[in-house]
Amino acid sequence: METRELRYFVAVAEELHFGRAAERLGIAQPPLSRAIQQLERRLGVTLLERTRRSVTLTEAGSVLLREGRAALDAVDAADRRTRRAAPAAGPPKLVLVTKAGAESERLAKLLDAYAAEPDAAEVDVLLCGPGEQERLLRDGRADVGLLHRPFDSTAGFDVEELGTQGQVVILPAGHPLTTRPHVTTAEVAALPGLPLPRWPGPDGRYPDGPGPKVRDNTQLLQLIALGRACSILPESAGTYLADDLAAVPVPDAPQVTTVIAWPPHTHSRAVATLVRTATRL
Amino acid sequence: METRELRYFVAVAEELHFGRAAERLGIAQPPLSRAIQQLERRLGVTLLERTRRSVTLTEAGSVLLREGRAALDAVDAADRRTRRAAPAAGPPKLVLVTKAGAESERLAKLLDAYAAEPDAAEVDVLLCGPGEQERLLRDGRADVGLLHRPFDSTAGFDVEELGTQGQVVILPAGHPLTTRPHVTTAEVAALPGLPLPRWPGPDGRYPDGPGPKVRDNTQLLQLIALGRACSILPESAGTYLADDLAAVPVPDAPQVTTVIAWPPHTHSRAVATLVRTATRL
DNA sequence: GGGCCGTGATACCGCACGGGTATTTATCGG
DNA sequence: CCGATAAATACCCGTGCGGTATCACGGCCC
Repeated sequence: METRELRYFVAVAEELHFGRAAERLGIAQPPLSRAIQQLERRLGVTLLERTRRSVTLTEAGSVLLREGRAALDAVDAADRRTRRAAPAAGPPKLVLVTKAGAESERLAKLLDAYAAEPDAAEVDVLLCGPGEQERLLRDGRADVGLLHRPFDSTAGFDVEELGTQGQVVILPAGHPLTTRPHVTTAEVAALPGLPLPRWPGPDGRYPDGPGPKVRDNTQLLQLIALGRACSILPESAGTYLADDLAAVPVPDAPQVTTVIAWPPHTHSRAVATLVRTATRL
Repeated sequence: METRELRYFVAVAEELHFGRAAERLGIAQPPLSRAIQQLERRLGVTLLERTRRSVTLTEAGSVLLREGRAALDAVDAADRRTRRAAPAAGPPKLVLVTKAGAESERLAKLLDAYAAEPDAAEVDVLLCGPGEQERLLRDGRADVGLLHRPFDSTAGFDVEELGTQGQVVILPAGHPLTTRPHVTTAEVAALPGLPLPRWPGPDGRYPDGPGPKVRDNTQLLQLIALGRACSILPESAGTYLADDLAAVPVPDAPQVTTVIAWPPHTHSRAVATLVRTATRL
């Protein structure tokens, strides 16, 4: 199976539409149809059920979509890591990825402590939305990440735990609940006029529901300040709040574990040092 | 990057010889030379240092060898898992891999218990040499495996611990040490005429050293019975020994942890049930 | 030191296959 | 029943992969 075929199939499986998939791939529709047919013939498996009006994935198709994405990520990782290992790419750098707006104090301390190490490499920090970090680690755009269980999946990575924390609800300043010492998740879910916001899924689409759509932490905090939403976040997100926001502990929300994660089989002195530094903080 | 290019590069990197690599790939040498040149040009990276007499890997080449193998395994896994998910492949089967000669009682109990589950799938058991299991799990030939830490690497897999055990030294029956209640690793290493055997590495080659070469457990036990070697193995390997062998505990050898491991992101009811069954034994 | 072997690179050729355009076919909606 | 939509089919062209023949160069042996 060639990566070209995999890319084609993944595009069709995601769009469920040959025309749009072809456009996305920058080729015409007929060659795409042929390529998929050929892939199905070579595998001996029907991947797509086409009625004249719609395209759906078969069971085997779903498997190939999931496995194919993983395989393409691995190929991309091989490409990127090889380029970066070239002498012309300069001294080795380290790309650390974390969720925008989270872990700022821990991150600052970590970067300082790491920079003090004798053989420290330069560290690029990549901030991204929720759910994107795993992808970046898998396809080689990042070397190491700070993740938060149970929100982020650490499946397939090597991991060290760095600490746990409770969660708080972020509310507009002056909201009645802000006088309380703590609240429950049930109370938060039932707050009139302050729905929990919706985050985009891995496919970039938003789930259905009442809450406003948000893409990053800034948007979220702004919406809360405006009294249009509230949100349950790890304590560390509630330490430095603007005056128009307030945090109240939610003891019955699940504990959040911060972990440092990196792809397995990483043979990088820099990653090892960074992880060691992080666990010693 | 196409998988064809990756396969070609991995072959050359492993053989460090264009002619042999071409033969292994079933193509002529000139197209292979060209393909590698083209790959280097497209990546903008020198992967191989060729003097007229020898081929060696550059730093970037080693990275691509490691990452490329992983990527090819992922592609192979996608292929195999897709074929097996096809309706024509019959009802879903489960392939369980473990080291030949190890864990026989635990394995028997597990298979019995699993077969009693209401939605049990048929289980194929694959026995293989040390160090091969990880490969089989990564490239999709197996769904789940029984591994032994610290011997087997569990990097990149999801894992549940099943138990720990000490280790014993297997000796020819009648050997003086067999009268002792326990021995030390140092004593075992120094046994005159009974060297520890050599196992093949991942590349199929044997490390240098005095011990005899062995490929599997049967060979090993036969060599020990013949008085040509001895070996330190987990207790469970010493429970059912032939009359011509004896086991003595080695308390200072590291504890062995048996784990059940499976590829991350597995969405298989059968694997989940098997893992649950295993943890409950 | 000269010839030879081993080995990777180059030159050149043919064909398979990937991609494009034009057209057909089938199905759903009105 | 017709038109719109979307996938499949027909056909053509060019790229690029693979093969054979050959070259260039380094080491080795006598």
